Order: sequence, then structure tokens, then C-alpha cells
Amino acid sequence: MSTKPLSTSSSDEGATVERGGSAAQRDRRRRILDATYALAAEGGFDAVQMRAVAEKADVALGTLYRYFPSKIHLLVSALGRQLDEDAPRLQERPVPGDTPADRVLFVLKRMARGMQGDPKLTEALTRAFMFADSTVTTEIDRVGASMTAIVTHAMRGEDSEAPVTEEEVAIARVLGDVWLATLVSWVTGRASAAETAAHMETAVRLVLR
Amino acid sequence: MSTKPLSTSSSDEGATVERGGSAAQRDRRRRILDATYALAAEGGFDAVQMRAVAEKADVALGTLYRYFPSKIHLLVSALGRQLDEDAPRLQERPVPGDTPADRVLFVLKRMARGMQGDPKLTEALTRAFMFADSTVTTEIDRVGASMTAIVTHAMRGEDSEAPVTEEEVAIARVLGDVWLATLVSWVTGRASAAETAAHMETAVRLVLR
DNA sequence: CACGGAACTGGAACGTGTTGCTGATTATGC
DNA sequence: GCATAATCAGCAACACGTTCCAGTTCCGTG
Repeated sequence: MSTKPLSTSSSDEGATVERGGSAAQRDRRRRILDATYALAAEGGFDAVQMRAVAEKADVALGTLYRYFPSKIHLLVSALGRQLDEDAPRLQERPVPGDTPADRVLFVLKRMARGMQGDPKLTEALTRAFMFADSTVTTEIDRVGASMTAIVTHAMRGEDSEAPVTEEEVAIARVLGDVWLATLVSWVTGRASAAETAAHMETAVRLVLR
Repeated sequence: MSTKPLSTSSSDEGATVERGGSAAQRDRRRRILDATYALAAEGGFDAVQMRAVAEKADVALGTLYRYFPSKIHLLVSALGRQLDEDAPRLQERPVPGDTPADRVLFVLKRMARGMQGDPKLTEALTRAFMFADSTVTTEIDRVGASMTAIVTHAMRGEDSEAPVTEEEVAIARVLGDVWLATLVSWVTGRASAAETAAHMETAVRLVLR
């Protein structure tokens, strides 16, 4: 057991550096995630090789491992950062659509379009997500929370008041599960984009009625 | 591209040997799958090491790769064989329960119990399933078909007549997706058995009503 | 400023999936 | 029974994730 290298200022942040550290450290972290993102977008999961990330981010391999204890953490963190950046922008305007089903379908289809425009990136992040174990729980939970937030926000339209109900969360989680499974079959080349869209639509209409 | 080593007698069987070949070959295949199964049950995904499988099955590493082109194919094939053996036995008696929801929950919980009794094995097979790419489509589809068959069979109770409807298949697929996602979070240690059971129950009640 | 420890670099090394090679063994057609 | 091809065992080698180590640089503190 070696010295725990970096720690977040306030809370125990599980595995990876978040906001603490010097400016140089925050910059290294950013460079690493940028490199990861670029390599993933270019060549998918297999192209995100730790040596390549380290070189592209201009850090040593050991440093990369100090920041992210595994390739999985690295990729899941990259996905987390992306969602953190996208989520607010996606939620500023009310979602168009007359029924919850319509609105949820709207946001899911928009997400699907986004991911299908970057298939390699999507493949890399999905693979990582699927391969994650309990040491990545922190990061995964963050992604899951973003996901359900997006869906529940779409379910209720204008009246974004009142706390989210149990029922709504349950529905969002089910849809999130279907989304994930569908994503996996798309990523692994077992289903076409059209099939995934149709399947998601079926699921939404089954659950929201 | 080397010579295509083994081929099924009648149809193109994608990647792995099925029933063709000599008795010795069928026996080797069986030994390999047995060894895979045993190692997986004992130590999970990581314990299924190709060298170890080869040794335990008493074949050379090259031979193992001749029969199964990758570790993933190997594990998914093992899962497929297992389902093929279990599915008929599970379907001979009508499923108890008064409503489709009750019956589906019954079979899903029975499956869950089975898998939770063999956590390492389940982990290994789930991981493989998640990591599979399009070269494993044949095997994966077989598993998916078994899964939807089990669920649709449970949805309709006694009256097992009349062809399965589109709607029923759609529902079964959605439940299969939730099942898979839930399984993944259980396998990866991000959710307890009780949580997965509760979540499945919620999903079933949402979809079947 | 000088010190001391944490962080970083560069690189070697290990484990495991995968591939390639060579000679022995087995099956198959005649 | 034999020639020939297919199959197999045994082994070396490669790729990539991960670990480890020795030396160097950075940075806060006395």
C-alpha cells in the first residue's frame, strides 16, 4: 500500500482527483481527459491506450496512473465530465412535446443522435461503463444521476416544481436501463441505429402511459 | 487469413464448432466448455485464463483458439450451452401465478436466485456478454432468444396457444434489457441482491399492467 | 534561502490475451 | 497400406494494462 497521492479538498472523492490540487495539477488532469477524449473519438476503446494517453497528454505513464487508477476510471471520468458539461445546456429550455412520452422520446432521440454522430467515442465510453467494477461506483453513480435527471426533467414539462416522485425516478431508471442495453447492442454492432430508435420508442410507450 | 479450420456440416456456423466434426472433436469441445465453466464458477472472469483452460481441458493453447477464436466467444458459448440445457427444463411445467406480472416475476426471481448462487460464474458470463462485439452475434442472439422465450412463456400462463404477439415480444425485450442492466450493476458490485430484486419488480409492474 | 517530502519522469518489467511457427499425430481418400 | 492433408501439441513472441523503481523537479515551510 503506497501513499494515497492526491485527495480532494473537502470530501473523500473515492479514486480520482476532482477540483483540488494546484493549477498545474488541474491542468494535467484536463490534458489527460482531453487526450482520452480525442483518442476515444478517433479510434474507440482500443485506441485509448494508456501509453498513448500519457504521451498525448504529455505526462509520464506513472503520473497518468496516479490521476486515474485504471483505464476504466479514466474513460468513465471522461464520460462524466462530458455529461456535466452537456446536462445544464440541455436543461435550460423546456422540452418540447405534449405528453411525457413525447418529451422523453425527444430528449432520448437527441442524445442518440449525439452519440451516433460519434460512434467510436460512444463505443469507448459504453465499453468502459460496462466493464466498471465497484471501485468506479462514485463515477458511475454520477453518470447515472445525470441520466435520470435528464429523463425526469423531460417527463414533467413546464411545471418543474414539486419534488420528483418515487414513481418518476423508477420510470427513469427503467428507461435508463433500456437505454443502456440498447446502446450496448448498437455499440457492439448487433443492432442498427434505426432498430435502437424503434426499440427505445416501444419502451417509452410501454412505460409512460 | 489462414485456412478455415472447422466447419459445421450444414450451415455456416459463424465462429465456433457446433455439432460437426469427429467424436474426438466433439469431446474436445465439451472438455473445453467444461473447463471454462469450472474455472468461471471458481474464480470468475479473471480466472478464466486461456492457458489455464487449455491445460484443464487437456488441449494445447493453439487448439483452444482453433475451437474458440477468443476468450469472449468461449465464455458466451459456455453461457449458451448452459441456457440450452436449462431452458427446456424450466418450461415444462406451467408457471405459477395469477397475472402475467406475477408469473414473469416468478421466473425472473428464480433465475436471479440461480445466478446469485453462483456469483463468480455469473460475473464471468455477464462480463463476456458485455464485452462481446459483432463477431459474437450468433452466440449472443441465441442467448437473447432463450431469454425472451422464457419471459413470453411466463407472460401467457396456461393457454400457450396462439402465436406470440408483437406486443409480447416488445415487453419481453424491455424486461430483458432491464434484467441485463440490473445484472450488470449487481455483478459489478454496485447494487445488492435485494436492490436488484426490488428494481426488477418495479420494472415488471410498470410494463405489465 | 535551504530543507524535506510529495509529485513527476523515464523506463524496465510482469501478466495475460493473442498470434505464429514447427514438427508430431491423426484422419481421409485411393 | 500409403500418401496427403488436416489437426494438434508445444513453445516462443508480441501487445497492452498495470506495477514498480531510481532519479529529478516542484513547492510549501522553517
